[in-house]
Amino acid sequence: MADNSNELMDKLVALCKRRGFIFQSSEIYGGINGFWDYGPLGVELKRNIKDHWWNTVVRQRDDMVGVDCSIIMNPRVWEASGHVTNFNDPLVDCKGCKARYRADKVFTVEVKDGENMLLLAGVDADNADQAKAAATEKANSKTRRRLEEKGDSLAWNMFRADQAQGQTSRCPNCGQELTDARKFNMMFKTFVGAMEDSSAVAYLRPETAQGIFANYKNVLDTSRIKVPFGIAQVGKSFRNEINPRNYTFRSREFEQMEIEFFCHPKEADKWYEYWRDARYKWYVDLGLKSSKLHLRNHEKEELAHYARACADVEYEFPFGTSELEGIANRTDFDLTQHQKFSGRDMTYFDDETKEKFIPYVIEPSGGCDRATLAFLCEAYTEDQAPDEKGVMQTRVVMKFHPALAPIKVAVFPLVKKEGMPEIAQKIHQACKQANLVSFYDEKGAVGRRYRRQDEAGTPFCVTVDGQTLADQSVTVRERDSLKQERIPADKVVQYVQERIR
RNA sequence: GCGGGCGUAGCUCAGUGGUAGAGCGUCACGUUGCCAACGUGAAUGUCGUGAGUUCAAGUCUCAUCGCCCGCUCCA
Repeated sequence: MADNSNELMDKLVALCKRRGFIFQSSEIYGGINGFWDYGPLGVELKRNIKDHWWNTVVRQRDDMVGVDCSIIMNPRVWEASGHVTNFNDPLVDCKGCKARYRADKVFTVEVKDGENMLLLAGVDADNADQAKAAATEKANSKTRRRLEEKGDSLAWNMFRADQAQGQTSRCPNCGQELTDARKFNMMFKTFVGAMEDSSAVAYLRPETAQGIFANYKNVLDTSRIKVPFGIAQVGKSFRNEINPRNYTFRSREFEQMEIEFFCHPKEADKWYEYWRDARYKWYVDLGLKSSKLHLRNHEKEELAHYARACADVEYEFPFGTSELEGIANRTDFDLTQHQKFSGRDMTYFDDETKEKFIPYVIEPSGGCDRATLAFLCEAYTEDQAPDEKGVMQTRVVMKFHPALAPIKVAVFPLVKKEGMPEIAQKIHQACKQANLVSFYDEKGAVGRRYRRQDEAGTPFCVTVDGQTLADQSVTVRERDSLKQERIPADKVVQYVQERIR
């Protein structure tokens, strides 16, 4: 990674702290790894992102409804979803080179010719056949020739690191010994009820999706909605990530924006493509316009066993390209699992076609904190602007889409006298009454006040000046172009409202 | 969990075993006439924490906590 990328991230992190976007959680106690707080500007930014998402995918549509489910659910939910079994991946470490592997992806291959150890190697592989091929590939040419000549008459012993049963696993990288497989629990565990009783074990949800699946029948029975339709949810989820990293990108407590869209199996491909493209466009429309945004279709080998298709919306962060949102065709896997585990009927009956089926599910699942971070990275800009003497100075400006900007408008008296503060206050209060986040500032030189708003990403600054006293007009200064225009003071609210959509 | 780096003011960082510093920011007062103006003044520090060595530790040693980077997992 280039140094200037790290530099950009450092500058952004410093700005987020300095201006009150993001603080480290429990900072006064030294912080806690993987948890973050949003400050006064950050909470507005994140809320705007969530609101815009909710408006787009729920309120502006006829085929979508929302839910807000509890974070702690019946633990059986996580058995049905596969989280209890699948996400307790055992891991192994190399005692020599310190590499870490998923134990079910590492095979140790021993080949004996009588008493002679012909080959002893660790390999990355999904199954025994792959392991055999990989080990053969790895052997030197002389050994390989013997393997080919003698073939199955040799004694092959292959075992997965999580099924070693006392045998010593070998590192695929350096060949040295691996530790025994150790379990890592991805879910946060807790106890329901005041007594810490093992029968009361519960988990903080690792995704919001299961609350939607668990309520699929409730929503169908109460909202008069028909397939195809979707349920949306925004909420916190929790994962014991092995290693939180990259600022807020990989956190242990994070917020998701998830949709489960239920449709006829025959229409699943169509809806998958629809949502994939719609979700990508949402990010573009909100300002991730640059070449840093990508839509990447997963290769077949990448797909989870239940997914028929999957695509990621990815963003080129300074620390690397990473996923903001995944859109997957999850087939009828989840509803079928819940039907099996709960014993409840999850089929849908179509009155028109008289057909009964378990709907397929298209899941656009976005990381809200990740989106927030991407919008922050995209917004951070340094440009050149003239100072009072006309000398060009570096200006730091957060070029948020106006709809996302934490502060929509700042109102200043040019100077703190001649009745200008009073007029400016009136305009400020009018903006607040219209639910526009407005900031009033009368201190210091107006140039400094403009620049301060640039760092907060405020799209418009309104200034009351001498002319206002004569004709009730004010100047509006636009953040990115620095251009000013005069408008009537009583049109400020309307002016801003029209430009922040 | 392992390896490497780091921890001094709100931010960015100097600091040679001997009085705790700078720039920026913040606040107050004055000034102000549209892009980080100027003047005067002020506040802000358990030097991450705890031990140890020393006459004396921000500085040396050990431990510990936290952060950053790499490996593994993931939205």
